[in-house]
Amino acid sequence: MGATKTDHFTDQQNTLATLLKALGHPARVAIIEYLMKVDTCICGDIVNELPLAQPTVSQHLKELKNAGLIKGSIEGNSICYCIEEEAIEKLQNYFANISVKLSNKKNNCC
Amino acid sequence: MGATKTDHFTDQQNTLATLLKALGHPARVAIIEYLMKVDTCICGDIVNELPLAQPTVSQHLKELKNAGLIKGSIEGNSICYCIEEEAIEKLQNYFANISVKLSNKKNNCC
DNA sequence: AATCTATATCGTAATATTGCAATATAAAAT
DNA sequence: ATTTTATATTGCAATATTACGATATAGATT
Repeated sequence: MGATKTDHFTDQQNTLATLLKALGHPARVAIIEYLMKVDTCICGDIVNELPLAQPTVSQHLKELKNAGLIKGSIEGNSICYCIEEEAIEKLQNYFANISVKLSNKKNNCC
Repeated sequence: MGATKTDHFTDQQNTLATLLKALGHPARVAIIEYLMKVDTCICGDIVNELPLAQPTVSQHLKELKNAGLIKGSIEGNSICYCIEEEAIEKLQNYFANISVKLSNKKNNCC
């Protein structure tokens, strides 16, 4: 075992879980927040901002890219990463939706 | 290695990552969505809704509870789980915030 | 009290993730 | 052309996650 049984869930659920999982690590949260902080999308020095070795950061960047949360374009001999807005919007919509539904219930619960 | 270096990141980043990681599995997304769907918080039959064995579901519920995304109260010999609204709100705020910041930038980027 | 029902825990196998040193790659600067 | 700079990839050890059978626990029912 050990492998997630994605085939038993809806595409929606799997896609969402992939996005959330990609953000489910403090280093990757930190990367996103750094990309937010620096006004223009920054080339490179993410490594210097994080308390992790260069290969580790590179790996986290790859995961964020695979999940569709950031994109990177080559800029000379460095690479320019920035946030993929659609992905953030997808998440924003999802939680906004749940929040609305929750406040409509108020509160048949425990 | 294999252990996340949480001590190098801010509490905010770690807390957020914990919440997101907890939702970073389709089964746990499905659990949250099921708790949303059934109007009153449901006792038990989450197991029947999911394509996973009972111990597995129990484990996923525990993780959601540890992350503070759901709470469970004993109801006779079964347990009544429901969504912890504050946690969802925290996430909703976070992404709403990022979205606003992103749309204010429009788009010094790549 | 014995049994049933609902849930949790234990133990364990399969797989995934995290982190880094070493190395590769490729453009830029000398 | 060689070196420097920036990033990616490989290989690997440590740890975590996922899944489930077997078993434990605890309240409800008989």
